[in-house]
Amino acid sequence: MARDSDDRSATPLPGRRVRGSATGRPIMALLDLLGHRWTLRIIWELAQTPGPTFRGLQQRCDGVSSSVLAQRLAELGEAGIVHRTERGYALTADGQDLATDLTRLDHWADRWATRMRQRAVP
Amino acid sequence: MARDSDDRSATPLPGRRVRGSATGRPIMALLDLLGHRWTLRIIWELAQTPGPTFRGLQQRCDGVSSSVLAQRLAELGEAGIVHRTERGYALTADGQDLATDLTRLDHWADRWATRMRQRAVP
DNA sequence: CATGAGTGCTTCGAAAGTAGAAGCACGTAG
DNA sequence: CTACGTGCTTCTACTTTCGAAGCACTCATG
Repeated sequence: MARDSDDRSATPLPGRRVRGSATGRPIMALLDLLGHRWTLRIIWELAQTPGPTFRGLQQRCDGVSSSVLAQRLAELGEAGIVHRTERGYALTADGQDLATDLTRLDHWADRWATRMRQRAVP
Repeated sequence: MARDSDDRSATPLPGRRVRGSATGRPIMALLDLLGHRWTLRIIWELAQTPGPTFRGLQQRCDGVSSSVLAQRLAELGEAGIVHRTERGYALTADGQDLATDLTRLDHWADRWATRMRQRAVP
């Protein structure tokens, strides 16, 4: 669908528009890219289990619709975060670095769950 | 809109459904929450500049629509990540920890931009 | 060759989410 | 009272996502 020359309906990338960002800083492109639904989850699952098939990855992501999954994989591929290997889909070296940063969110989420449990249903 | 008893249209929280997650692990709730549009950006901006007004934050986020901003702030408030102070909106202690993890994404994004520049327009 | 099973991925109508302008209720200042 | 700024809400139009179905392909088996 979207081609390289189309800035309005393409993958958020460092150079590009980023949903109206004035600055155009790389982090804005990244936050926009990661803000698409299922994107974070896909990276997460690929970090946990590399090399799944399309349908296998789809199952891991709680049955995300194939249309969205294909779209996300295209975005992440264009961004150099994911690529297809002979075995299946996998994170690139860059993607693995990114996933490492996301791992920290896992620790935070665990503490988060503990604190939410304390506040809720007393 | 959504009330505490409604599990289907509410903020992704550690205990809750998480868009169909089977496991219900905290990280899944977090990845779902952060996958809502503008959520990552809002946390980022609050980390950079604490205490903005509603409209000030709206401007910082490239004019995100007020309806979505209010919705996100409610979600983040419910999740204990953001709260209102006398000065304005700010991250909670938990939210600041989360933002610290996000800071690492900034570094990654910078390297990302460099590598994308090398690959593109050869 | 045919059949079946697996693959990646596309298409399409419906549902959900988001955009963006307008406006309300409140407070404070002039 | 008027004028401004505040935090939102409401409404409609547009975009994204869902979810089922199906296509084109490969490979193994009969």
